[in-house]
Amino acid sequence: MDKLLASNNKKVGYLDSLNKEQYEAVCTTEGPLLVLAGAGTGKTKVLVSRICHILKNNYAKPWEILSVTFTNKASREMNNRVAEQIGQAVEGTWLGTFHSIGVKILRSNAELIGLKNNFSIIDTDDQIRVLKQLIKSNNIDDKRWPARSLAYIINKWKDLGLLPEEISQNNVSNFAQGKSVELYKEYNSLLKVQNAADFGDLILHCLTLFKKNKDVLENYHKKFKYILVDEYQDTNQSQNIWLKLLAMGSKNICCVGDDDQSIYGWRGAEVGNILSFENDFPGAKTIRLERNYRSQPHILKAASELIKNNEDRLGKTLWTEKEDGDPILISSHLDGAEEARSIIEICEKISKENSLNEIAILVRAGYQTREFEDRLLTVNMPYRVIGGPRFYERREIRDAIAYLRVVSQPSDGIAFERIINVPKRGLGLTTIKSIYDLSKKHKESLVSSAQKIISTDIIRPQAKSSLARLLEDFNRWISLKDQIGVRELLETILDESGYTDMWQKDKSIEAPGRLDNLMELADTLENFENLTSFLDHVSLVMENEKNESSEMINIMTLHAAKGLEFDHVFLPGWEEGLFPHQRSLDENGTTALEEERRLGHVGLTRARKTAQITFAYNRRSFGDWQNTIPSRFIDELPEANISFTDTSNNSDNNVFSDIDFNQDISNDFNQNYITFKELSNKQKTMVIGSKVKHKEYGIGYVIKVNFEKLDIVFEGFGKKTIIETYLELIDD
DNA sequence: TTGATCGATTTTTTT
DNA sequence: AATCGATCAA
Repeated sequence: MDKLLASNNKKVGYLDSLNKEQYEAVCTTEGPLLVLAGAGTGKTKVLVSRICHILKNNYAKPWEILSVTFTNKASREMNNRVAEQIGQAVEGTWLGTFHSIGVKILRSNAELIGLKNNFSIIDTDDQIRVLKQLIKSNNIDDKRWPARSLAYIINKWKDLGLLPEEISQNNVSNFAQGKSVELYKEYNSLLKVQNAADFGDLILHCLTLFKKNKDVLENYHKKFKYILVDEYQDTNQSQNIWLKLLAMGSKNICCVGDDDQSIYGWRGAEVGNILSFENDFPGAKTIRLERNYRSQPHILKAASELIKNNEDRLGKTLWTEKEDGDPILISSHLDGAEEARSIIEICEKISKENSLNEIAILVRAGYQTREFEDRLLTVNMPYRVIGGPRFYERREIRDAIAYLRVVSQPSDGIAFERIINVPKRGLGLTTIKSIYDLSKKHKESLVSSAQKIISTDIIRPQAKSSLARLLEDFNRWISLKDQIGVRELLETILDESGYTDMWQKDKSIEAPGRLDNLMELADTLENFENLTSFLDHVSLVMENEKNESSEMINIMTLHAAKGLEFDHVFLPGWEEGLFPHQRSLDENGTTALEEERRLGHVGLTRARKTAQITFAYNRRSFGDWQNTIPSRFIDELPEANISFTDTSNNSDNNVFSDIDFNQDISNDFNQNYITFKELSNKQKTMVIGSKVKHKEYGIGYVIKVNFEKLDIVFEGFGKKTIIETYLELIDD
């Protein structure tokens, strides 16, 4: 009885807890709708409630709703929250990222765009490897015209939804004397031969499919009665066309986004999409969500004032009814280590009365996390780095996956090439080149060419027999594929190929860890029914779920923080050059500056209760010290909402109200500081190989020196990282 | 073909 | 500072 009441309450509850604008956004189910939702205004709540509303009223079945998000994280959360609100898991909804939905569509229509339905998905790394080959085989100087640049150009075209033949004269870049379009064409046909698609293709192929096969598109029109799009400001042109084509049927498309949180311009996202929604979808209605339920007024005010400096925006006025709270604390520091030390000290204080999970350190660039990790390790506080080095990007994991890819899809030459000589089989560059040339000549896959080359005299007899053996192995594994489980398949391959052996014989420090990772990969495999679903997961999700339940401080980039919120947020590194980032300014000028500012806005609006901004006067980059000045964004924050503390020169708690941050406060001092650092670095007495003594661990030897932190191997205790002052040097 | 060594290059953000 | 790649000797 109680249960029934509870579920009844829930049924009504999903509409009751909405404010007026949210309610309107949920109930306007028919026709195109743009919801401009500022940070913390209940964007996800609206999307989730909207799905519930459609389902509860039986406007559509779960499989007639298409919900697209930008990240896997977002789609997972949406899925969970819908289930929570409905009271049970909802089966059959088309809920996922643009890319995963694209794959789903392509797998069932692969032949129509010239692929087989088990096509491989290649990532940026593979892509660059393919392009490198291409550049070389076209006799282009790859020093002058690096594969990375070509990848960038091609990806840009794909993001724009342009096929090689659709590129207009003024769009042609001068890459390799205008050969870029030709290379683009060649690259595409190479992928086709290998039965592979890159990220851009996952959307672009859909466009081709829809345009050339009206019946297919019509089927999707009949199917999808409602389309919902999250983070609409992040869509690129290709995705926007994709949406337009799909929405032509029902016209019931609801896009939720915030132009002030558009931070993926560098990846092709077009704020323009959100600005021109009403043109793209005639008869569209726009609803603004401006009431913020997250941050306290000082934070909200500061974030709003900051973003007002942008010209290219629709404009919203966020407001809140929350109590005042604390102003944003801004403090200066001598260098990055000092900054980290100081922030972690505050974290320790906060953690006495708060959950560590409610603390986040948001950095501009990935490499900044290091100083915080170092500090957290020394004070022994648990932390997690969100979006850090990825499990599936580790070398051993990629190798293992490459084996699986070839077994799953033998045309996948990109994967085959990766492991043809791993472990070492005496198949070096010459052999690979010969196979590659042959495959190019006959327009066939590398594996087919490899098979053929065995019966020729192109390569050395040794290489021939070695290659023959590898191909036999693959044939055997392929025939095993449908007979045994995926886990066993992987174990067999790793065993018989000698891959596991290779790492077991390897004496480097990382080797045992790599073996552990391979075991973990095998465990993961058990969760998948077949190889294809696992490989899709690897390429599209790229992360391995971990036990994230325990108490830890969160460290991540500002980009990774979008969509999240925390009670206490730290924003380190607000310095010119780092934030706004120099490279971004160099490449895209004012447009980029505005995007950097939006990043700042995203960062600040993650905070519920407190936000602290810090900067350092000295930062190390590319190995040497850089003298820095505070970020211009600090200057743009309203004085009434901030409080400045200068902790850079021992005069604690100096509070200034009107500092001109653009003036370099202590140039001479910093210059001296740098000299001092360099000297103390050179005068270091403990070097690699030094014998040292620690009062707890006894005698050990230095294996790594990182300023005052030394890695020591102790007898009986193994490797430890110790600060220099706790060690005593012993000369022998 | 392999392993070692030297030099170049990097560090923005991610599906 | 640390990784990656090109080059060269064995």
